[in-house]
Amino acid sequence: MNLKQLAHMLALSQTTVSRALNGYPEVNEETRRRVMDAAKRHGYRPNPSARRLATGKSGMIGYVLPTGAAVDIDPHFVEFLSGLGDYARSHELDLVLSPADADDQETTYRRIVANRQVDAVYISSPRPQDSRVALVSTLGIPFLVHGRSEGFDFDYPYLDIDNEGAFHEAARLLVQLGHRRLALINGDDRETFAIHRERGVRRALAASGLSLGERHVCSVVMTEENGYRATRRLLEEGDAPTAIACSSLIMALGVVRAVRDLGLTIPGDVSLIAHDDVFPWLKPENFSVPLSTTRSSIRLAGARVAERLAARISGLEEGARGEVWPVDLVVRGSVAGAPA
Amino acid sequence: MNLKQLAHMLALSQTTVSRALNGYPEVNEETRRRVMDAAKRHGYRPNPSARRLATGKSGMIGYVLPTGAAVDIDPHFVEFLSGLGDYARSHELDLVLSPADADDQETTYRRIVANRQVDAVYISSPRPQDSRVALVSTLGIPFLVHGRSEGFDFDYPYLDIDNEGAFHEAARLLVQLGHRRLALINGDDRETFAIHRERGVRRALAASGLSLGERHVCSVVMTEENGYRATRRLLEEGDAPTAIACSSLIMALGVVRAVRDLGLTIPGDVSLIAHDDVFPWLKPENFSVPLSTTRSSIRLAGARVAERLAARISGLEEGARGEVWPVDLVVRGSVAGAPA
DNA sequence: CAAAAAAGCCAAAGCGCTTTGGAAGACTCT
DNA sequence: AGAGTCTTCCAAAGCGCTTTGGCTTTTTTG
Repeated sequence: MNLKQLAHMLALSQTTVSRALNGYPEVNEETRRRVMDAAKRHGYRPNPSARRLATGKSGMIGYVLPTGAAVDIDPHFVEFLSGLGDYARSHELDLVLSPADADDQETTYRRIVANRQVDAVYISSPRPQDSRVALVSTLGIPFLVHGRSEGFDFDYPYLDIDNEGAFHEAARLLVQLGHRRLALINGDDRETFAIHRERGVRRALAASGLSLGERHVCSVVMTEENGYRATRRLLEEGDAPTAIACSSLIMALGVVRAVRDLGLTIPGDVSLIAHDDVFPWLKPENFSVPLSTTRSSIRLAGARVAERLAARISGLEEGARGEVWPVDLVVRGSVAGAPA
Repeated sequence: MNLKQLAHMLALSQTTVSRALNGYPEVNEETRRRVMDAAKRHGYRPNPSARRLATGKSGMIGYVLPTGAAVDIDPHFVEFLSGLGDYARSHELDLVLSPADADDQETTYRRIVANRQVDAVYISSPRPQDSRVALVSTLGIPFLVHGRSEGFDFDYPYLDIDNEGAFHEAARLLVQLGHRRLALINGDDRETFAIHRERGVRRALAASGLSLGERHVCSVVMTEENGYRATRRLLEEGDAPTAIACSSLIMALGVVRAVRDLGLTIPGDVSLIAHDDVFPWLKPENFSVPLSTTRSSIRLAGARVAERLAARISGLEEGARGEVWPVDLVVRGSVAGAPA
């Protein structure tokens, strides 16, 4: 059932039927109702390929997926996706993942924009002066950054959580508890979120005349194994920290294992606070010692990103609005006063 | 730069240029070279929307993503996606995720097929007599099932791992080590993989005149917390198992925690074997006691699924070929002889 | 060497929609 | 009543590609 047939069976022109369906004003309400009705009754759905060719709009949002044998997709991605999908579903938006060589995403961005394959894109895990952000904003496609970039002479729309604030609060709490030597086990420090977290910790320490020792900050890919290794190194060297802030629950697993392997305890010997993106399959309250966390649902962020992208596509949102979500500090058993 | 312009500048018809580019035989090789050359030089890329409208082919593969506030996407998904994306990239295939109400995926399948939005789809986490498999095979779109369904009177193409064989081997090893009371902490037993795994365990036990106690098999969503709870229940009741087979590494985290909480040890009191889908961020060899596993890279499966889908789209693969991958049994420190 | 076959190219008709530029009729205003 | 203004609809021109059917020109064949 295509437009032509529908129009014919209504004894109307394609023009009128099309307009009636798309809510244009220049059609009699009575006629519109007839058309809508017939469309529904016959299950007419405009062919998206045709509509797309005619309008250039695809009804999809895009994401360039860095791939490669040595490239791992962040497990946070599925949670983000859950939220994004949940919103997208209610608006009949599809998501296109365009795999790209991790070292050359530009080609892919250019392709999907030139081909008008998607109406908007989002960018995740941005770095300072992220070339994707610069590229996409010149390409002129609606977009949204999940996270933040820095160091541009232009603004751009983003959704981020207050990483600096979160880690500032976490560190401040630890300092209040008497800890003097903190360590930060962070994610890849080329990414903005990691930089912000480090900044937050440093700021809290500085406020009490303390500082983050050079060897007390690790920047690693956020795996259990790396959390373990970092912790071993931190605790086995002289000047070991009495408290650790950690950028992910998965790494925290490794931290806990390392502490235990060394015959130490949490929070007796080491206090621990980790960032929790809220996974259904791994919860901080279920750690052997319930884990204190800075908590922010990445799933909600996914839903919000979808919502804002939809708004930008339809022109409801414009400009370079940045949105920063506060992060909860949830205190559980893994923090205590510094050991004597 | 569109076809018309390119044709005009070559003083050829659109027909000829199109044919030259698409490898049709009825064009002079000399001419074809000229065309190819000019196309490359001017960076001509046929507009996919137009091509799509004309041919009905989209160059994308589809996946219907079940969503909803209460629906969690399996974290395995990202690893699968890594593999899929890696292959898809090399063939300029994009992946379309169409979010659907988890309770009504049929509408979405029908939509994406009717709209010819994608050239092929894959289905994951199938159940016996999975309605999606039945649906998609009547819809007549190329597809592949990742996993297996059962109980149909027709065949269908799939890629699966030998879950039954894997858990059979695992259980057999435990029995050989003298264990008489095994338990299985399984995933959702409405899914085929879980059924196969249970079948594997039962078969191994039966071969030695043993059986799986009714209370010794748990079927739960595969989270750390559920692994913990199941293990507590198993070990605190009378007739506690001395060995546990577990369907995921994430649940195994909970198993380990529960065992420890109960003041027991692995493998002294309980032997443990878990299935490992090979995550970069959580490795069985890094468990406090290195974990024995049945191992199969879900990432490789993703790549293979993409490869076969591409083959089916281009007509290189046909029919209902099923492919079952063997699973490695990797023995590490978490198994030992049954306690006296 | 004429007839048949093959090679190489083209004009034009889709694919199914949106949108432009009218046009006919109904309505308002002076 | 005539001019002007809405209202409501339509024919037709795209969007950029593929593909059908045909038309020349060249090559092959008996």
